[in-house]
Amino acid sequence: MATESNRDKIIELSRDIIQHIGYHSFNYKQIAVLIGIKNSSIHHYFPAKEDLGVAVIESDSSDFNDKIKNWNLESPLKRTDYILDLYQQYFNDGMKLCIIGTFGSSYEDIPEKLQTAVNVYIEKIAQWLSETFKDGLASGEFRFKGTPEAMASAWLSTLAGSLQMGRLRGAVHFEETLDHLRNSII
Amino acid sequence: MATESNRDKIIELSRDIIQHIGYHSFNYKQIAVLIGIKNSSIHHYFPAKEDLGVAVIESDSSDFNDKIKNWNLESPLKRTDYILDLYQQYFNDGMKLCIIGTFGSSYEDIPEKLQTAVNVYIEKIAQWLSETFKDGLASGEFRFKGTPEAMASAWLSTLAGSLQMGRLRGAVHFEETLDHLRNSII
DNA sequence: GTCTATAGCAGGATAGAC
DNA sequence: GTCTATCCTGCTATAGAC
Repeated sequence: MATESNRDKIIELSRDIIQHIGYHSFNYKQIAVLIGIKNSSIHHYFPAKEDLGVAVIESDSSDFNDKIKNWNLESPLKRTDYILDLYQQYFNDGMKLCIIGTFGSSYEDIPEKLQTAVNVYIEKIAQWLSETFKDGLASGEFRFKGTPEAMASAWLSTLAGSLQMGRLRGAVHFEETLDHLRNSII
Repeated sequence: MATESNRDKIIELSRDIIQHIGYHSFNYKQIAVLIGIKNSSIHHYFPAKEDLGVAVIESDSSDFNDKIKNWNLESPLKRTDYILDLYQQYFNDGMKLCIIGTFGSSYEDIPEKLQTAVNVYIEKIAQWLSETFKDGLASGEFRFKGTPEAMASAWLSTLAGSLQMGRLRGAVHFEETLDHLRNSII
């Protein structure tokens, strides 16, 4: 942790830029300039752009894994607050999109490897949301119509959309959307 | 109507392609091939790509205007069913995205003219949704927490996200999301 | 209004020296 | 592991003939 490798820097910076402007608009030179190396050096770590794209998705997915390990120690309502807060942080950080939202919105035009990586990641989130809702129903903390799985679907759609529409319509729109989600389960 | 001008064909085909693969991935040649002309001929109608982009957004916005003129003759609940059905049609037609969703997700990387056109369009939809929800509350047909404006924000986020996440997770996810919306107002 | 031809640029990717 | 140099491709856009 004392010194971060260039490989890690590349992934981290790429992730941030992709969340801001999307996979297609992001390019090697933007990263190279920020680190202070040439773009050919990035090809040393990631021969093709899609290799870097996969690394970004897996890095984000891995971070999410670490997060839920801690979140799962708390009550279902606290867990949902944690993920709402995570999205609030994305919004506050220059209105960036979540990884599944930015890759999902360009899904029809990314290499198959990237599609697969996004699919795996999103199913993990869906699974975690479903379990959280199920736990909340069992404990009596949550009350809503439909199945936990259906509520997880609705949350995924709304979370991804909240950042995109919030970028256009501003903070009020974004926060009204998150409030709607929170109210939909209690 | 007997014969559609090439200009109209260009806008219509561009709109469909943009909804499927996004503004950046769409290019003049794809349209040219479909119509059977050369891409330089498209520049005759739309000198720059962003001119065509603006035309596409305004065309979609104009169609929406025509639709709500008819929808507004019906009850609030019927009106909301009409827009849910519109999104179901998008999904059925090769899982394409709505115009505000596809331009919104690439908002940070499109010319200012396009940003403005999307903003105008989305505010029109937000306005119509707000009025519909207000009418439904007044008539007693709808019952929900929060303001009509906040519910409109939530709907916009969720509708845009439903198509994107539905593309990844399939028809069940998509329909669960639409059901969630319908249940949130009654 | 459509064509051919071509300019011009950006970005992904590779070869080979250090 | 990073560099310079270069290739290649795809796409936007323009000039000018028909």
